[in-house]
Amino acid sequence: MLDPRILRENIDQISDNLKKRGFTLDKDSFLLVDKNRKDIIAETENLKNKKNEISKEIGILKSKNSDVNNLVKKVEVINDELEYKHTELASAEVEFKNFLLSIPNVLDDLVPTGKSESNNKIIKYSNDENLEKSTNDNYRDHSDIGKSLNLYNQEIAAKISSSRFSLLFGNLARLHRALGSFMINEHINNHGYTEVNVPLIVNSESLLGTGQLPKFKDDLFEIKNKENFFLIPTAEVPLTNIFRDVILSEDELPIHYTALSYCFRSEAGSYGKDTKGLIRQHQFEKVELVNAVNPNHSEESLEALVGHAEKILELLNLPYRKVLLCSGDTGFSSSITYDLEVWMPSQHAYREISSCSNFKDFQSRRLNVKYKDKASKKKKYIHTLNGSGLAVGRTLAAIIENYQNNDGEVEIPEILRPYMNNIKFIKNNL
RNA sequence: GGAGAGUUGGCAGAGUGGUCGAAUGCGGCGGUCUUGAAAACCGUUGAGCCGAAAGGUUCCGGGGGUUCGAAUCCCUCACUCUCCGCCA
Repeated sequence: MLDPRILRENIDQISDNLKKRGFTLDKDSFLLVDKNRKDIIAETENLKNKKNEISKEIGILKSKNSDVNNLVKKVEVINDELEYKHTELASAEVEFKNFLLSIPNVLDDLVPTGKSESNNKIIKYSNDENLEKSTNDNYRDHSDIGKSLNLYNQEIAAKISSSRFSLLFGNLARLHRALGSFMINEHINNHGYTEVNVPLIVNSESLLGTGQLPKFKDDLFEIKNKENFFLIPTAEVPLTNIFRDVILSEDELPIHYTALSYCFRSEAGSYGKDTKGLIRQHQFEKVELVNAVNPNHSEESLEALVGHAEKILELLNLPYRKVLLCSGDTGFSSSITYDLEVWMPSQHAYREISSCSNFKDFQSRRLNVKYKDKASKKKKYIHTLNGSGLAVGRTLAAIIENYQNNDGEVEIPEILRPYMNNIKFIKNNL
């Protein structure tokens, strides 16, 4: 949510900025809604003021046993007016709030202008810049490998639940679990994060705070027999909402939380996309990193955060590239986003495996999270950032593909072997 | 699921229809004293919204109601605690 005051005063500038996303801000409507709300507030408050004064007088007169009938009648008239104003105000407030909630975040100056993925700016390649030019087409798809190892099955998962679910068996299941543990251990041991175990079901207030609601309800799983229950699409939601309605002291910042959790996404609108394998599932595991920081430090925090995610890819020795998303590709709540994309040899393409964003004060305003600034002694909104560190299922897929050998076996990255009884290869049925 | 008790400012805790946004204590901040600190003493100390400001308005778990007037009475929901039942 943008600051209505800032929006009011810089409406042209902000409107131009949002245009880069392809978002058209209806300036006149906003100014109208804004003014309407203010006018009604002023009128209502005047009436209340009158009412309060007369009521007070009634109290004083009554204690002196004087006649108060006249005054009581006056208040009754005011009350009638107020009742009308009250409903008028309520709808004006809703209109105002909904308008604000529907506006995406203002983009950082660094964000390149562009419509789609193809305009994203590649910042760096991890090692080999020429992977895309290579002509080795002998790499098999991770689901094929998994199937032929008899350790991956999509059909049975579809029988049990539906499409977009998977079953992992044996050492593949174990490798998946190892990955989650390895990642979160790295963050808590070496990157200064506190591990948090979070609820997987959240209420709509939390989703509103992080920006999934009201606009993206279709992407969520809602629980039917219980009002106001949703499965989390990412641990960002519970992790960030820890701070909702909290005033932190400046000394507490920055706070670094991480969680390994399941994520649930309806994937509405992606029919036919990535139907094979582990890339796009209704249920997947992800290690999430959330930072709550002093606004003065949010830029370097984003760099650090991306570094934390990158470190995982480096330790796993997976080829990747770092990409700065262009204006059209940057998410609703984000001001600036870097994606990490891992090399998937069977697809001959880089695929998103982590997305790291700086939301600045967009979320904290929705969530009402402030810190007490020592210098000014004022309460200010904090900045929030988050990133995946990393998506576990996709990482598993990347490992299977990048570590496959000619015998159809999968080598286990060295750093994961301690989690796997120090075996070196995943073999058929094992 | 049943029965009971509760939810007041950063915390503790008073307040049961009228100058109550709310006593008091602790904590925080500022000061006096001190070489410095502690103690003591004095002062100060919630937030949102509207407003250039003066000021106004709202908030005592959420929502609704009674009343000229509600922290205080009524209804309802949520949460917490105790006891019973069920349960990984």
